[in-house]
Amino acid sequence: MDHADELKNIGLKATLPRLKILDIFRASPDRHLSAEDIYRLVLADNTDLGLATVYRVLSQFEQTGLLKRSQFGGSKAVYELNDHERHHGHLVCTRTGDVKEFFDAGIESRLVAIAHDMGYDLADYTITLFGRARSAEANASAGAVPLRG
Amino acid sequence: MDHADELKNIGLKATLPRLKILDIFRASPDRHLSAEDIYRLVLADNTDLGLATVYRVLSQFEQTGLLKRSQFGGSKAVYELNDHERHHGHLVCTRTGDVKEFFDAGIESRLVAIAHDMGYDLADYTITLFGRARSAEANASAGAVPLRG
DNA sequence: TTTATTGCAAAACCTTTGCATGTAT
DNA sequence: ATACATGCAAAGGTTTTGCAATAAA
Repeated sequence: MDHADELKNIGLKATLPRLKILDIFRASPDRHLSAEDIYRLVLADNTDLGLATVYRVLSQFEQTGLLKRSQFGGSKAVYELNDHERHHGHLVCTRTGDVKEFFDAGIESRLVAIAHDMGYDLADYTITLFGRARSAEANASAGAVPLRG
Repeated sequence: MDHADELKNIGLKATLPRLKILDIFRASPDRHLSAEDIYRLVLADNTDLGLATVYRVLSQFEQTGLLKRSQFGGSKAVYELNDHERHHGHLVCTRTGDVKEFFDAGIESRLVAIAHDMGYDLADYTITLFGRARSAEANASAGAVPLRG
């Protein structure tokens, strides 16, 4: 199944802007992109499109579960591909703004329990960590799974 | 020490807008208030002030550690008194928008460890849970501490 | 051909800022 | 008296929307 069929399967016409934006996400080394990021990347790729279209496509992709939207402290939202892997937290570098991802099963089950104990059914959650990178980029894991480098 | 002295101690003149906004936070049943919320509450209290002043005061109060700022998915920021209690997570009701707070020591230490393992020193973090309230507002705790109601 | 999608420009929304006026110390 | 704070209105940044033109099905 190619990208065009993928879009049709979620009920969207396979238009150039949509295909291009999907490509951008699949090709980008940075998983977390803002509307402005995408707008610039598409233009740089010699494809002309309007910023309004970017916003509309991102919104549609989010509603169909293709993308996930987050906001990391700043004013602009960022989107990432929803690969249907485990729900993960984000670690944002306070110096560079770099975003890394992690998953911890213990935390997730604890959050479910906490919500339950407070009378709620957990529907979704976000965890955002802010930290300064230490000089040596130690990466020995003590159980948490850094999903990506 | 009264509110006026409290403001002077953090290096701010004890002006009417600042005293009023501090009062609003101390008196509000809802701990989490947006700039617009405060603007309306102050006006309703027969005190005239500009919205720009509300934003400026909130910003100053945040910088001096009197308030903490959060953003729960939506577009507008909310502020809460920083009582210097434990750093807490938020549970947002997806129906009503109500916000409850909780603290869990295990999660906090786990997050410190995760950041450390990924090469970072944890500086700050946010946890936001979204959930639907169950009919019976069960509140039996299994270890987590709902800080308030 | 029919319906969805795009682009542009305008508007909406939240927040910040310039500047003249007013106020706490 | 002096430095800081305020109000207003204007501008800023991000996101949404109306509408005529366009492209996918």
